[in-house]
Amino acid sequence: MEYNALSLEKKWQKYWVENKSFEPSENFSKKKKYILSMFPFPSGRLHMGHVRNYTLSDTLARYYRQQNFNVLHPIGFDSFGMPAENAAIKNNANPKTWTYDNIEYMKGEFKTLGFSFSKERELATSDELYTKFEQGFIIDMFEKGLLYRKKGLLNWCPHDQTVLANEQVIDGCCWRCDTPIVKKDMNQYYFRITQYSDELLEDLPKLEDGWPKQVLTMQENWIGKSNGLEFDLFFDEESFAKLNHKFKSFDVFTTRPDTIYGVSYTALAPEHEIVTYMIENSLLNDEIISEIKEMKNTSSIDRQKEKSGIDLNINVLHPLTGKKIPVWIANFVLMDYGSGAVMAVPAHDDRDYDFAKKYDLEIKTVIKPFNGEGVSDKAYTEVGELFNSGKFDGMNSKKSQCSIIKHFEENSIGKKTTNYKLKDWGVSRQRYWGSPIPFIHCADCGLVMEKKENLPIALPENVEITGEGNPLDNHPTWKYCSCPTCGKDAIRETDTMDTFVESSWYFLRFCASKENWEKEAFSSEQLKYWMGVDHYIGGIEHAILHLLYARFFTKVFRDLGYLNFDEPFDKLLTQGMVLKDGAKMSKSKGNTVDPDALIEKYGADTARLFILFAAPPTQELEWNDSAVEGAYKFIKRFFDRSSHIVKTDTIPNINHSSLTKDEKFARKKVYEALKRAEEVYNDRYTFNTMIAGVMEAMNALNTQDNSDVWSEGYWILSSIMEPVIPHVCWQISNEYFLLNNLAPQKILEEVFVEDSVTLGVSINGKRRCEIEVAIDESKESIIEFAKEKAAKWLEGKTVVKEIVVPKKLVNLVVKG
RNA sequence: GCGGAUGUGGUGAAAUUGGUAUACACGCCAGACUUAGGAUCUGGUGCCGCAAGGCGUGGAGGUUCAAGUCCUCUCAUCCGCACCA
Repeated sequence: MEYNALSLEKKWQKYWVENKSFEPSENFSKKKKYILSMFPFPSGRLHMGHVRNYTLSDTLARYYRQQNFNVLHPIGFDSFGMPAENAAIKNNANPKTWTYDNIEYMKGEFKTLGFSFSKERELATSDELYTKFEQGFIIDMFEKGLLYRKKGLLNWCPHDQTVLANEQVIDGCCWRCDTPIVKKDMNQYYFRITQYSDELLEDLPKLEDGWPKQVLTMQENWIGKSNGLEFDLFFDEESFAKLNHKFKSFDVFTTRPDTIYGVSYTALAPEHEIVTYMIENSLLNDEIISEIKEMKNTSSIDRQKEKSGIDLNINVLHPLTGKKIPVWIANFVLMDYGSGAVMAVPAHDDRDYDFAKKYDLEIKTVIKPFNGEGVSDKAYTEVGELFNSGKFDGMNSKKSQCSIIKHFEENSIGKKTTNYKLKDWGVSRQRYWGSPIPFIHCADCGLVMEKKENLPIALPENVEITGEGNPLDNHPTWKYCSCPTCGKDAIRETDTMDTFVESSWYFLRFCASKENWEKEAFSSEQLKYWMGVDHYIGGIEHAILHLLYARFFTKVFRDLGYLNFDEPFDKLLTQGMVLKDGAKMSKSKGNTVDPDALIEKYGADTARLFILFAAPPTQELEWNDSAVEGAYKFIKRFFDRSSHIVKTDTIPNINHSSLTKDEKFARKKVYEALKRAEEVYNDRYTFNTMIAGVMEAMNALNTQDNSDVWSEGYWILSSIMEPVIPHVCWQISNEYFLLNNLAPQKILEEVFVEDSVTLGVSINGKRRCEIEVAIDESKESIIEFAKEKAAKWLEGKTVVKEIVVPKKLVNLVVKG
């Protein structure tokens, strides 16, 4: 029979749907695995990154089904978000129609790829049912004080009268009308994630076994906990007067109190309230004001590349020496971190040094290396000995930090403080296609929550989206309502939520079975059984935000009493990007590969095999059309050679000692492949090496013609490969083994027994020749044999050392 | 700028614990079969060299009997940076 991928794949896909092969069981006494891929945004078509992601999770899900686990492998769509609105602006599409059409199309793609997702638990986060539960959680969080309003700076396009996302700001201008954007201070909602800073940090070690180290490090750095000293810098009389006696001092934070005597200037963020006051009260000239404005409108990344500053011509007094210190504005000082003001020590901080050099400010050295002189052409940031530091002279700089903090505390001029880089999470968006924030503004009662029984607050369908203003705010009727408390006319909140909110709890929703889908978000019993997610698979680009937010929600839900664990994802696999011609696949570069066309040409099994074979999951994957062809040829060979199998419903029983050398070798290769497969499926996930092992075994099988060895080989190899290339394996299995081999396989150790082994022989570490010795050969005779074989390289030299590494090599160290 | 990664043949990559560098595949070369081949099968293939031999894991040092693997420095490329998801 010819290998016909398409008809064979259709046949099995139909079988799986009809038999509901992939629905999880509600029998909670079974051992379980929860295998989850990060769900996609329904952009219209799957791209190769998706195919890679879902192939990985599908492979694991199918493996665990073979191992008799109750497997939950769900899928959904992260279906709120800007692109739906952009499509509306561009093509006048209805965001909802656009989104759900895309979802339908992508579901079809999932099916043709043979992904074993649970059909019954599919969801889209824009479903009103999802919104309903989410809004309920938001209300819970507000009641707990975890959601609050405060002013925040947003990108504002004055022409379109709308808020812009960072990606909609191109070179400081609006993406649609090219108007220069301004920063606008607006009321926004924030989640108090900082209340969980310590726990989010301290629980990271719990994830060490299951998460990549780099992700843990990135999260740790993002939370950015640092201990240090906080103190006030007081203005001198003249400056105090200049500021109309409005500000006596400002607060600074430093992680380097040991450098306190080296402070030679201080710097404020351009957004600092003192700067704002000076601008508003004409204490600065127009030129300087426009410079500050420009600084504020530059992105925080650009700001840190090229340092710039402005002298404010005011001074503060050094807290210990009383010396006058000039106050500057510096672009690299960020308002969100610490107090938005820093003490600058150019001699011992790289950024302060660059800044001081640029503006010719004093550089005062207070730490020198323990032995010798310090350098003067850059900042000395290492530990050293204090000098020029009053009574702290001679101390180890690291150890002096406590003493200096103590000194500040004893004199009530400062205190020990812990700071975090982590900021509260701004969640409001002035957009239409998102989950409405379920609050109401009442003239009498203020900010009021909607009643839970009125949820969901759904979006209006007839809406005009032009890219100008906020569509919900502009809608003629939607926002008008009555106050849930007093019943008077009131206005709905027109901000919607950040889509990171939906993706922070979708993995919990998947635990709910369809029966009580309408009634509750999930039950504690369901969560208890299915959570945590055993394998969470997704792109490395989510290493920080999504994963941190999901961890935060889990902890909040725990504190709200919905669940009783601390962390949602036991194991995390971060996949690399899919590249073509060395660059990330993107429409603008024209280097995309369409999964549909690929499947039509070669079938889903080929796509899946290539993706797993071309690179280990965590690495970038370089697309290569001819290697895809190679994957197809392998499957075809795999299918064609299955004709060597003799039909059987049990694995053949083979007398190993009676076999020929080639037959023994073939069996050894087959069982090596099985051994490797177990390692790969259970802890290494390097499917590329597993597949290579199967290919080696196939090559070895092909050098012999014992039909029992062939049958046993296929029994095992098609079982190993079923999670990767399921369609062709089900076909073979069904035809020859009555599907009996898709179950756990046992390793037969007897096939690995060897009576001799080949050792490499090295002279001074350089490999020269090899020897074959009996497996139990003594060290002495191995050395003797090696010397004999390597005599050519030993002539006229003395062997001074002999090293034998069992089963690997002999190294002879010679002199002369 | 800060934070995180990656770098091995012509290409994708392997080497799990410091122990025979380049498994497996793609590509290329040769052969077989064929009216034909963008099919299939068999064999070869790190680089330089006629050879002996030498050189080889981004680059420069170091530790070691032994380094792709450990250490120091350096170069290049990529990802994230809070309103893209």
